[in-house]
Amino acid sequence: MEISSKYSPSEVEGKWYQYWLDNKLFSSKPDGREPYTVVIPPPNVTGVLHMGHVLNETIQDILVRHARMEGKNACWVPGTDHASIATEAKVVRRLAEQGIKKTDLTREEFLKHAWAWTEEHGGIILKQLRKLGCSCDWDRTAFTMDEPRSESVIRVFVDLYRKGLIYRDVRMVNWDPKALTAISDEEVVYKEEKSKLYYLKYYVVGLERLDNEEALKADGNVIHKDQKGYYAVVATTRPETIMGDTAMCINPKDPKNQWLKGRKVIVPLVGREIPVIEDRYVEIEFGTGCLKVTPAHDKNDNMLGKTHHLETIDIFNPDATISDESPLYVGMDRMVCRKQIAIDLEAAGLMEKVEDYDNKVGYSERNPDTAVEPRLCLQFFLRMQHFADIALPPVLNGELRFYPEKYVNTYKNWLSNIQDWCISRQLWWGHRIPAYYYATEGRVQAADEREALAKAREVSCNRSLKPEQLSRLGDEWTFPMEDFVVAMNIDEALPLAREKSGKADLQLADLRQDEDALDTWFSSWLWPISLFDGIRNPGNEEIKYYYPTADLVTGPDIIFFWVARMIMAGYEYEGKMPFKHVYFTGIVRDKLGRKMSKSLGNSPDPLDLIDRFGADGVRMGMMLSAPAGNDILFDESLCEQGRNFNNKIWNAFRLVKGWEVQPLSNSPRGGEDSLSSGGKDNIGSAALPPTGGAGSGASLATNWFAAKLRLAAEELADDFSKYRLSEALMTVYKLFWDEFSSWYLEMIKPAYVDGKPQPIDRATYDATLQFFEVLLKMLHPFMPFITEELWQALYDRQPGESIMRSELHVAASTEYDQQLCAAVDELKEIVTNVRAVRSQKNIAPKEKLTLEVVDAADQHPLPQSGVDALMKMANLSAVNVVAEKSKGSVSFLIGTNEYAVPLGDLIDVEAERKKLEGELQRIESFLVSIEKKLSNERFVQNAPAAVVEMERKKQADAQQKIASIRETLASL
RNA sequence: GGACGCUUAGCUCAGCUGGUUCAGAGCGUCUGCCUUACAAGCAGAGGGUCGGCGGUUCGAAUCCGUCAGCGUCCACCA
Repeated sequence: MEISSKYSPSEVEGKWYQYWLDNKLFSSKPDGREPYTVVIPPPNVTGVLHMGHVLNETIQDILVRHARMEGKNACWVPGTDHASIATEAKVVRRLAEQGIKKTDLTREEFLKHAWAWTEEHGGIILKQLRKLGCSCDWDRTAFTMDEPRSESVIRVFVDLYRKGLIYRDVRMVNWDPKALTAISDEEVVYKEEKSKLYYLKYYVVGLERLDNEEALKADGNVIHKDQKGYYAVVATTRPETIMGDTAMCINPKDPKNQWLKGRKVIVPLVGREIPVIEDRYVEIEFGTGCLKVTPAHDKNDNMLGKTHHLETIDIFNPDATISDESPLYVGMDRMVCRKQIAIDLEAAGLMEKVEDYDNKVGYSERNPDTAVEPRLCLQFFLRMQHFADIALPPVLNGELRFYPEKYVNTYKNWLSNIQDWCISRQLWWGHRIPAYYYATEGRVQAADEREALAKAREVSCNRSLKPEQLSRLGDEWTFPMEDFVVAMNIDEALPLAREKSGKADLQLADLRQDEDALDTWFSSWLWPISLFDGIRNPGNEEIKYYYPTADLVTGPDIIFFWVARMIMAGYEYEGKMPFKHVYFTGIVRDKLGRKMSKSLGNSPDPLDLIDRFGADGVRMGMMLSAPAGNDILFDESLCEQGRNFNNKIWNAFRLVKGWEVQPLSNSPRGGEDSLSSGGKDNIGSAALPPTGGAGSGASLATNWFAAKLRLAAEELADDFSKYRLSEALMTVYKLFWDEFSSWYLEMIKPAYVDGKPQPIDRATYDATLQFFEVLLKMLHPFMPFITEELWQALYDRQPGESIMRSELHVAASTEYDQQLCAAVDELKEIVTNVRAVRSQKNIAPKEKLTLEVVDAADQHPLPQSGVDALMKMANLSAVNVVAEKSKGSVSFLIGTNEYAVPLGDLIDVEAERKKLEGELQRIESFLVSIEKKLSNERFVQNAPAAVVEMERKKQADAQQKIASIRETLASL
């Protein structure tokens, strides 16, 4: 049967993936084996596969397949994330296309649309993962909003609320005016922006004349005055917020502004009088040292407002248009307003000047065009200090390891300065907050209405409480407000509400559930636990077996969002880390180092790449340049390299399987001895022939390659233990391509006699098949499809058998393996040198040469098996041991051993002399440096004996080489 | 403003506790080859004062200091 010389992935990959599925080879159940668990970082349910996923999922699959072949019970749990904001935004957009506004829908109607969208697009990405070869246990596929996960989230919310770790408060939050929801600090992305700094005039109230003006100026005051009077200058980037100004602030130590102390100023255009307050927060050097204070619209202003008891005027609606709390511009968008107010201020002569200014503006991560608006509102928060306290030590003390380790710093830094987490979102798509509200009456003590109103507003968390809603009973004031209880569901909430309110007649109809949903990450942080139902059924068999998981593979961009919080939840709910190791991947960039993005169009479609190069090729292309934690510059040519490697493996297989095998075995010993006889390819270390022993080239080759495999297996294990997967791949790549294909197979390849290939001896053939099998197993985690295809074809297999369930055991290497490899390395060098001679002298590969081993008397003669291999690889007709090399030969040194290839007339004496003289010079100067070192007494005294010894050996070797070259030169 | 990281061949990167194999790998480049597994291949070759400067040491790509360039994260300068 003719096998194509090109490997065709498309014919192979689908077939084997289906086979793996049909035979349930990915599935895992708790048993007596050691578990190896990985939970997938759940992609957005409606997302599609991009290059970042390819990197991430390939790494996970490599780890999982590797663990599985180590005999562990590997379990990789797949799933998707509901991605609250992102998905809701997509649904809102689609509804808008159909002419439907979200505000026209009820919650239930909207959720219907959202679920329809989820079902339509959901799971596409999981299908795409199959194309990549991911060996997830699909029966376990989960969704952050499925029943078990949802219930877990609610349960945790209730639990944390009862523990006092969740609270509700009016706080300054980051508001996304497009999504109309609060977002967490972590969801704000700051961008450098060119903007303007506006200098506005705030006229001083009732100041017609400053008596001691000259004296004040002499003290350093900077006093502004025009025909309308004295004024302060305030620099701001946001003039549209002046309608919310309730104070102007100076630094008490600022000499420029002493004259303003204790005065009042007038907000331009608005005409409102506001006090000048003093606070050290204000930077003296910035702008004029005068800061306008808008407590409703800036975090720091809010802080100032609190310490100085300022009024708070919220001039924005949720969509960031001007609210009717403002006397001006009502209904205008904030950005339009900024432009307009600048014009109006200018026209009114209230603008001192405008400067260009670079500043940082926070944008919503999910709506990158929308600047975040700081906004005061009522939200739920999680107290983070408690969680930081339990999550920091295990990472600092190395119980839980990060790869690369540098992220420990980042982690520590964040946890050490942790802020409470705003967990509520004004969204419908997500887990609805299980807080149930009922009407009740609030009570405060106050001397007057003003005080009562302020206190009542605070107690009720209702800033729009009106004075007429207060009723007075002496010093006590009552007012209507809502209180709430937190419970798993409304039925459980009712008795709690009755108790808390003291109203025994409260009915279900009197309770109203919170409209808000929880931050998506409030469900993701439970992922490693909730996947095994550890929240609802603590201590169940699965959670006991699979938790903690082994490795988490994710990007460093979500170290705070997700990784840190999973560690917190892990310790809170399981008392244990959620994973033992975190492998942080880099960001996939294009080959110019730019982030891949839709707008740049530099992000290839992974499925298209798979079509062109095969999944194995793409996986390899990705891994070839993906050291942990470094950004990877992705280049399609790497996939090409991957595809080429597939082809190489394919052709090596064609070669081996095409051999005719000698029926009876008159063959080399050793080959068989070097492998265990069982089906398992235990590469044993027993019975290698002594160097110099008899045997054919084949027996040396098989012994050598068996040794090579043992050494490579150790290197591989080391790479894996350090998560150096690209190096692991490179190790196998070179092992297969260079050692196996270019050397081993060439050594054992049967010769042609009379145009016909000779059969290969059985022992060598068997050994070769076993080597091939080991190689396939080593390659399998990286390239699952081709390795399955060839593994199945290598021997007869039982139905349902698979390489992915086979185990890879290679014996430890021995001292002797090292020696053998070193001996073969010398052999290889001889071959390379002879080939180089051919290349330089233009001698055809077909033309036979002879090799002389010079002065072999006191050196180890090559073993016969080595000579056989040598003759074949270098195409020699003879290898002669000589005391003196022939005239007219090209010689070369390997170590201190000299070899020569007689060329007769072909030799170019002049060229040869030149080459040797260069060589001589190089070695002589090397010798000088060694001798200098050795004549340094301090070196000889201080350096370890072994190092000194080595230098002496170098010296001796160099001297010997020099002598040998001189001799050759003389003979020319 | 703070913290961390990086700078080694044309490109992308290894180089662990300073000293054997310390100046490496893959790709690319150059030169031969359509040699009966593979031209998606084979064989051979060239290429770097390890970012600059200073220090520690018998000895530095490796440790320390410093400067320069690049990158990432964090932070409330309006």
